[in-house]
Amino acid sequence: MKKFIEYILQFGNLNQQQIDLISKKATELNLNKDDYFLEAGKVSKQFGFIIDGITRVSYYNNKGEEITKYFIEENNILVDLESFENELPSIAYVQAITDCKMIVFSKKNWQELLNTIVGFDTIVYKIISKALLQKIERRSSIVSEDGTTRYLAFLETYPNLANRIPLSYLASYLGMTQSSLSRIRKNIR
Amino acid sequence: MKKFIEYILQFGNLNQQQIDLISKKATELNLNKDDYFLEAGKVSKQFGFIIDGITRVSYYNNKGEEITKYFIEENNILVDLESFENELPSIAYVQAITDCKMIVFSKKNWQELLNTIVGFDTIVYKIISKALLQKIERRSSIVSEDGTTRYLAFLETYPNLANRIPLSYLASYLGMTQSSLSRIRKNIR
DNA sequence: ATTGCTTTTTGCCAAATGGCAAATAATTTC
DNA sequence: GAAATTATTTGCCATTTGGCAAAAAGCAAT
Repeated sequence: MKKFIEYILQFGNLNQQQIDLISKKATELNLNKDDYFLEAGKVSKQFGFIIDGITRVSYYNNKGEEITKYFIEENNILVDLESFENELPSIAYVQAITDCKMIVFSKKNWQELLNTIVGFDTIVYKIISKALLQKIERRSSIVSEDGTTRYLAFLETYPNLANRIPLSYLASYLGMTQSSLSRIRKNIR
Repeated sequence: MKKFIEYILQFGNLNQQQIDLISKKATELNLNKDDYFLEAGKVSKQFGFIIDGITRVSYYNNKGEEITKYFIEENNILVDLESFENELPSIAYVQAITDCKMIVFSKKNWQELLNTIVGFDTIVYKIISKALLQKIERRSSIVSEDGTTRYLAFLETYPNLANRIPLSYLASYLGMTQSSLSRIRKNIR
């Protein structure tokens, strides 16, 4: 919980009473490796924050291949905004790819916090827009490079992720096949 | 201006007085083809909305190639959030690729609207998060496909854009060379 | 240690894309 | 409308990546 409070306080100030309220509304959630936080077709019911672990967001393209769109690791919020805010079915899967320790808020509790704490909406806005901008940034530079460059860029963006995730997830994230990524790795050594 | 008001009203309600205030704070801006709305290194001073025309956001990768990250067309907001909100130098160029008719707000006027109109912040939050989510969506599905599929997907996403933009911009957006895109086009015919 | 299961690497060849330069087409300027 | 400029297409060949299947390596359970 402390980690989440520290995270929030980067984006604005809160007094102790407000912090206590947030803590009270939060729930701890532990996911085992391969558990789903959210599945396509279901409505996202929780606003999450990853204390520890790595998740991925994936979908199936029209060839039926499972594509990893994002990796989201500890110290980041985890929520399907469209689904959570508008109560629409999610398009994507969100899955733990390591054991994960999380903090989650039900929609009801989250709303209560937004209604009760003055200025919380602004903090949340900043958190969300930063998270979205980060997603955009991580993706946008990747398309125009060749496989090797994309892989090297990935290593820089996520310095300690490459060893913790299966090759197949990483390959689809980088837009290449598993064998190509394997060869690229080999050439780099 | 009417177009912008209509756009805003999709995201929340405003009374006539509030609408008038917004109109009063807005400025019309016309860009000629190839004019820059924002240049890398400079701070974004304006919150924009495109009434008519197409712009692109670009940067130079480390090989010195100019890469188009996004196309942003009429009926969308146009702002470098990081730069506008935090007064940091922009990383990217924003350029009109057709003549553009825009509505813009200075940072000062924009702040005044946020401070004066109750609920405007919520509307703006919705507008911005929708725009960011759209950017993410447009990009994320593109990486894992081959050139032809990427081009066809582009045609669907931007049905009437392909003929209005130079091949070189589109090629770099799609992550391929100009000649490859030219060949792909030929094969599709 | 052995077995069974999953993940990663590798070989082989085909297909897609890149790099470069020349040819063609389209657009602008005078 | 001719010339100059810019954008697009094409040819040729090298390089990268994909598809498929088999081999090797890693891991877990017994």
